[in-house]
Amino acid sequence: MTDDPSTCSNAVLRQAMRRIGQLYDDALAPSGLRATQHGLLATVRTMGAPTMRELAERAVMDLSGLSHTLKPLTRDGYLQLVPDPRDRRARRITLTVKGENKLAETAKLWRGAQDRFEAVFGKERAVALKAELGFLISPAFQDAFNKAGTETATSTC
Amino acid sequence: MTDDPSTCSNAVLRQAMRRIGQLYDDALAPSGLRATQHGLLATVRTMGAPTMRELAERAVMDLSGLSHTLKPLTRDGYLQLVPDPRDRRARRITLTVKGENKLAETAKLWRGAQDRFEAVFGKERAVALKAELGFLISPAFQDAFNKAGTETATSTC
DNA sequence: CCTATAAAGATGCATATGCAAGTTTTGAGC
DNA sequence: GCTCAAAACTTGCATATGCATCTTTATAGG
Repeated sequence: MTDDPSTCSNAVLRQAMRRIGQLYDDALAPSGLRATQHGLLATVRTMGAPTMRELAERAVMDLSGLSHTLKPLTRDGYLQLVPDPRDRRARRITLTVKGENKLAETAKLWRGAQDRFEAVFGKERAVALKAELGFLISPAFQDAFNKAGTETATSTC
Repeated sequence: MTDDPSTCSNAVLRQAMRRIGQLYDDALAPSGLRATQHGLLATVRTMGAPTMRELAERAVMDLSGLSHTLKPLTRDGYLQLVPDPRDRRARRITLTVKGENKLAETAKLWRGAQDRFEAVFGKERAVALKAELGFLISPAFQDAFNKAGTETATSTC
């Protein structure tokens, strides 16, 4: 069947995300944080003190989605939102001391999961897979996908 | 940095899922259904009249997660849950006539997105990517990952 | 036939996300 | 300086998911 759901790129991607997400979540469980939360803390540290928009863009997330997702992390004192003096519309996200300590803890657990992933899947293979996914994430792919839609809709050539 | 969040397999997978999910959701928007919902309807049709557990396994989902996710679809009359006479604990999921009609509608929209995906990413490349993701989804990978964890925890050899 | 355990779901609670709207602050143009 | 469109967030609403726990059935042993 040409409409076999098992061939849907989106569905397969979601399934893989659910499975791998669970494996990483299990590994991070002792810390009380989810893999997504550890990822956000780590990204904030890497970026310094990004604004909501900057972090959302880097994490390929919707701005409002990020806003919701950060709630538990600010509530628990790992992150702090500080209005930018130069542009009071923007909020700079910073790691608190508590957040840095928690990140140090989750980073070790994450390392364990990441190492296991690479050991089982293969280091090179993992690099190659991430490269492919990286392309899917790129604005170039998104643009090409949307352009293809326009063309298909306006001509059958 | 060895802990660069941009190298996290789980994070990259999630980002790709968010991006591709949005592209497919946009394509299906005219139908009022999400890509995940179309996927479930299509899988139910493919499987016939699966039980919750069977569908959850096929979709790589948690049973309770599936239970929640089906709510909107049963509420809107696309799916029906019928207790299995032979095992009254189980519930067989079936497409209603309304569900079949809606699936016919979403299938066309999905086809358009799927075609665009393959046109931009490449047919062969898409097949290869799905094969890699298929391995991540397999019980074999999950077992190997968990076993690697046990070994690491019990010996440093 | 009775009982303990397992199997299949359902439900409460919490995080993960996205869209549509509403609020506040900037900045451009008059 | 005033006015309006745009930018950066926040919030309400809805779906997507998973874990723990509880209820209802089946079933294996006695």
